[in-house]
Amino acid sequence: MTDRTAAPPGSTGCDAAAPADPVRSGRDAVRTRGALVRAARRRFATDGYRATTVRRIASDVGVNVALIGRYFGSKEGLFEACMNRTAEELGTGGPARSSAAEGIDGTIGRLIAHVVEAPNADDPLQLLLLLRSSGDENADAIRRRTLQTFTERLAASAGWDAADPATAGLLLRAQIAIATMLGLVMLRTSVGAQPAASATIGDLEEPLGDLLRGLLAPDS
Amino acid sequence: MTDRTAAPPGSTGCDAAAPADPVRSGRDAVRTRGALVRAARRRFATDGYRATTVRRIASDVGVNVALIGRYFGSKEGLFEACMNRTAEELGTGGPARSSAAEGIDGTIGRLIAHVVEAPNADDPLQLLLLLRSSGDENADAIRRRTLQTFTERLAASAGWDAADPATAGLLLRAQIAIATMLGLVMLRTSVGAQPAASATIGDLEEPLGDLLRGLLAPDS
DNA sequence: CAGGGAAATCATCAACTGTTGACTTATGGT
DNA sequence: ACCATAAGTCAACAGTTGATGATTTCCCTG
Repeated sequence: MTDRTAAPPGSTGCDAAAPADPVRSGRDAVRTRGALVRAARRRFATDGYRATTVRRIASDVGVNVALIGRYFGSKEGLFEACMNRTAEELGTGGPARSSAAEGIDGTIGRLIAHVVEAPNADDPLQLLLLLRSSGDENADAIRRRTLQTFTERLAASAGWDAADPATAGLLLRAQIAIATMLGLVMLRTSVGAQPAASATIGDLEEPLGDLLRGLLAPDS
Repeated sequence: MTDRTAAPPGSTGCDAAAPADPVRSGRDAVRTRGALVRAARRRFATDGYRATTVRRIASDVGVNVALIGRYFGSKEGLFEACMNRTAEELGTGGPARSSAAEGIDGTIGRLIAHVVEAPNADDPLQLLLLLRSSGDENADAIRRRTLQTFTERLAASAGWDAADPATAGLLLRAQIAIATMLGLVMLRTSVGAQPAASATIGDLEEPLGDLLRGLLAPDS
């Protein structure tokens, strides 16, 4: 990461608001940034980090390549913005949101829903984003960090407490759960393996629910 | 696949025979080819196709880059050789071995062992190779077929019978089990996510065993 | 102990990638 | 109407990648 990133307002972390600001028509930096992140995330997820060129992303959006450098500093910065957005939409973004509050059953249900929507929706492709190794050292570090946050969040919703050694095993169990989700999404979307690829929520609900409950709520 | 491949004796499918030919010491083309395929497969599996450079592969083996062009025609040719070898080893290694004969518990134990060995051994990495989409149509077909065979074999060892509709659900369950394995191997090797990456067999045996038994042997 | 031929290397090319600084154009306040 | 500023484009550079022809090194046969 170079230090000359000329990202104008608030680099990669902005996103959130887009407040009462009357969006400027036509030339709208906020909208362009959003479009870039969306296109990039799709490309990164389907083609992988290294195979995706910034020129292609810019072309998808219909703007010049240089804008990526201007807004995100670098390809890596764009990738980080993608990860942030993914983490946020996946529910790990908000610190208090979900987690222990809604109970383990709600969390499990939400996980299954993500997997089921995998082949169609845009959302679950983001999960693939977490798995594909990029060959880029820094990008991998970003990925690892996001995945780590996701794991701890899930473990916490199952009762994990960093200060309590008795619950330490839950961290690994949460990771196994995530591995299952990621592997299944991959099998459904990337490989297209039957019967998983065409399984409905009705087919997946029982085995996946049992699996996740056994993993995260062994007492129930 | 260019037609100018100057591969000397028997292009990608050679291996098999290596007849009465006394392998020449030191400068051994067969051994070099094998080493290249092995190193390439490892790189392709962990880093992905695009992120892997032929220079890096050659460097891993300790030979010059040009040899890849000489032996495999191109990077794509080398990848195809990797897929062929993987399909071959996975195909010949599996049929008699395990299956219904040794019982579901033995199969589960072997699966777990595979995951544990993942970061070091060569074997489980081949499975990762099956997940990477390369854009190559032929490779995708091989990938899908191998994965399909794998699923049916696992399901069969759990009591699945293609003719018995009552056991149809086992196919999906076997696929979920494979998804877990693949995801976990990926998390351990490619992502290096903690604590999974450094988990020992002692750490993984219990949660993974419970998970797989619940998935494949619901009655036990 | 030559000499042929394969094995492996070297140097290089052309294409492509990420990045950057200079330039152009629209926008909105005054 | 005007102009400072932001949004966006253009062209070019430096590094990397896959590929290739010429060259050297080594083994084996005669």
